[in-house]
Amino acid sequence: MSSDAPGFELPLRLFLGFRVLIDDLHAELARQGHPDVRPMHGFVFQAIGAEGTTAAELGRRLGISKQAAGKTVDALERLGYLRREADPGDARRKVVRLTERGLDCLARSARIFDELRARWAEVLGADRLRALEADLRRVTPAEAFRLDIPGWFGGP
Amino acid sequence: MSSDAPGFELPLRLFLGFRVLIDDLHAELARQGHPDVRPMHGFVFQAIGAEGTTAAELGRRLGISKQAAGKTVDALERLGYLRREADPGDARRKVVRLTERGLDCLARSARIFDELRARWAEVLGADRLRALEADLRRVTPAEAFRLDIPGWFGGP
DNA sequence: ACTATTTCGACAACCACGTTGTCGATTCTA
DNA sequence: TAGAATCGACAACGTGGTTGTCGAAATAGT
Repeated sequence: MSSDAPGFELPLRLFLGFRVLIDDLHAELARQGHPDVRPMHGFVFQAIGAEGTTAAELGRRLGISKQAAGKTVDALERLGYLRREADPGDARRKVVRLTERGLDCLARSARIFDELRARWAEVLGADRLRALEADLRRVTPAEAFRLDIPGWFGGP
Repeated sequence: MSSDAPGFELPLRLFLGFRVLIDDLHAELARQGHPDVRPMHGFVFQAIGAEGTTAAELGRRLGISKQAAGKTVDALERLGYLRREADPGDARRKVVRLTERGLDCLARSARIFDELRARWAEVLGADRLRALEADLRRVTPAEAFRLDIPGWFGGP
């Protein structure tokens, strides 16, 4: 059908939707006492989880090198969201854990994402939104989120 | 409803959808003789268009500084996709134009995007895909695509 | 048990991308 | 005509990611 949207609109809208949600999340996060958290940090918190991990494992989960993961941990540690602790059972490992502040940010993010989703549900209708999510699940891989955006987008 | 997806899944799926489409596009583009084009370059070509523009105007269209736009133009010029021409009517301006190769890449991108959309239509059904696009249009702003992804995502 | 391989974390060098600041040259405007 | 705004280029800087190397510590194998 010639009335169909041009193919390039689809990726544009998908990214715009992603960006709007993330921007809204961080605007609200800033209002709630976390003004210095960046979009990528949320994914890092999610990958660390409540139990904590090591830098090397974090790199694997996020699809980046352990060195890059280490740098990110450095930054978040300086901001007070993460803490490195020595592993009693393995002298090589240093377990990265979320601090009180990190856990607070993670919990607030989850709540705000739910609120943003509810707002979309108001606009689109709950059934349409569920259908949208279901459709997206069918065309996207099960892979984890990869954090190599900068290199992926512009990289060599 | 407690059976609803958690709010954080929506942005993840949106980005994953974007990434899958862009990755597939560039895999096919590489097969068709454009292996060195990066995801961001496609948006640059689109912003330049067939008539050409200046670096400053390009920066405005992409939401980045004119200096950043100038750097990108440098890179694409080295790759043979762009050409700088002096403007006869304004000695300050240098018009950036797509070369033969740039136009070829732009045309192939459009065709590949249409094919990828058709593939999604096979999976989801043409009506569901149109509904998905329509829903996305209702929740995304009319703004143009902004190319400041690296800075936006990891930024200062 | 002792050696060989693997893994972890850190350091360094490097590249890509974006930013602000500055500059001379040119064009527009008051 | 004089002053303000624009264009393009250069420099300095910060961030993010990558590869390569290294010593220390754990694990596997003979």
